[in-house]
Amino acid sequence: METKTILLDAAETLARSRGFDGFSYGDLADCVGIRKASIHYHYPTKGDLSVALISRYRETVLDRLARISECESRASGRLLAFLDLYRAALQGGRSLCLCIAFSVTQSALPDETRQDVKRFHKEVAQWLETVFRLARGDGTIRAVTDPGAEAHGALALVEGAHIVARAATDMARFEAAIDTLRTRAI
Amino acid sequence: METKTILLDAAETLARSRGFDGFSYGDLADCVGIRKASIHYHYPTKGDLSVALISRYRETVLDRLARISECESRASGRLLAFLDLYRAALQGGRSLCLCIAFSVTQSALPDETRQDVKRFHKEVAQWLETVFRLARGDGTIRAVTDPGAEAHGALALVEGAHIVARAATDMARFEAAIDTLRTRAI
DNA sequence: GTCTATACCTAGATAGAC
DNA sequence: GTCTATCTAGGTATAGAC
Repeated sequence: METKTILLDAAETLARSRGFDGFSYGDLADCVGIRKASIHYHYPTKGDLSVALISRYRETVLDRLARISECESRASGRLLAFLDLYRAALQGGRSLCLCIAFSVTQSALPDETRQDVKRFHKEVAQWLETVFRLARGDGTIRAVTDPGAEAHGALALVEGAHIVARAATDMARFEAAIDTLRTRAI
Repeated sequence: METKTILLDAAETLARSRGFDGFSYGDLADCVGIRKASIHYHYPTKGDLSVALISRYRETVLDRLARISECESRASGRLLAFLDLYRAALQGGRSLCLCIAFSVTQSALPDETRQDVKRFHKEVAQWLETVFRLARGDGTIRAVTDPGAEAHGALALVEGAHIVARAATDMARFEAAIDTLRTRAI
């Protein structure tokens, strides 16, 4: 595997478990077994690293959402798969959505990174809106009135569920938080 | 006003806008107009500062929730006041709930701080549960079935709404995220 | 209780050999 | 592409004068 990819993998794990300010090139170097100077060859500044991180993360997640749409024809199936995705991302409370790490740090990040976090939220919300719109047609999610509002609510819900479950290091908190949404799926 | 209080105020603002790793004693010193060495007199380590921050934050918020319960007899009024509290805390997207900052950082924090974040979430969820339980009696919030699940969901929702609104620096995102919950209040 | 001075460390980043 | 060596800046924290 390419060093750039290995670096991104390790950096993503570190950023999602400790925050973007919570690890250094030194930590990253220890993780992948090279010297920190070598990392600068691939990602000259930590800002560059943040751009690469969010860019890949965004593509990966949007890809998975697209695949969910292909595999699941019903709105309920799509919603449950979406919840599975965020559940898996939590890794038992050890890891957060990368966007949360970047939303907190924010100030020192390149504008491109901040823009990509925004785009990510916007695109995920749009995907969710299509799910809730579909639900109004196929009736597999209970009590949907405004698909746009539902979408923004569902996105905030899973991000917040990450926060709460992470603070408690307890997946049960995640389950409790999403319960009212999950049980609306038929 | 006491220096300790001035320091806590400034530290809270910094932590909630940049994350707990996003500011130093030097930044804090600049904010309050004393030297960073003087801060160590009041809070010897940054860990001590984190303990003082979360302790005061927890008390303040729980106090406000208690006052809401006194002033608002109806479940809907309490829920809307709760949403007002989190809306105000966002400060137009500039500031997050302190717990989010601590949930991300986590690893380097004293155990007492981590425990207090947990306690905070637990107590807020308990307060919300009483609200939803009341709602089943007075009928001022639509479609409440499981008060416990509603409580955990509402807490995660407002925390996540903070994240999304902060990333976009746009209060409209907060409103969009809480819309389906807010409109259930009668 | 606040200051200056400083110790000690780690951060991000660069230069140049290999 | 990775290394050693080094720079500069900044971090947390302490000692001791005022």
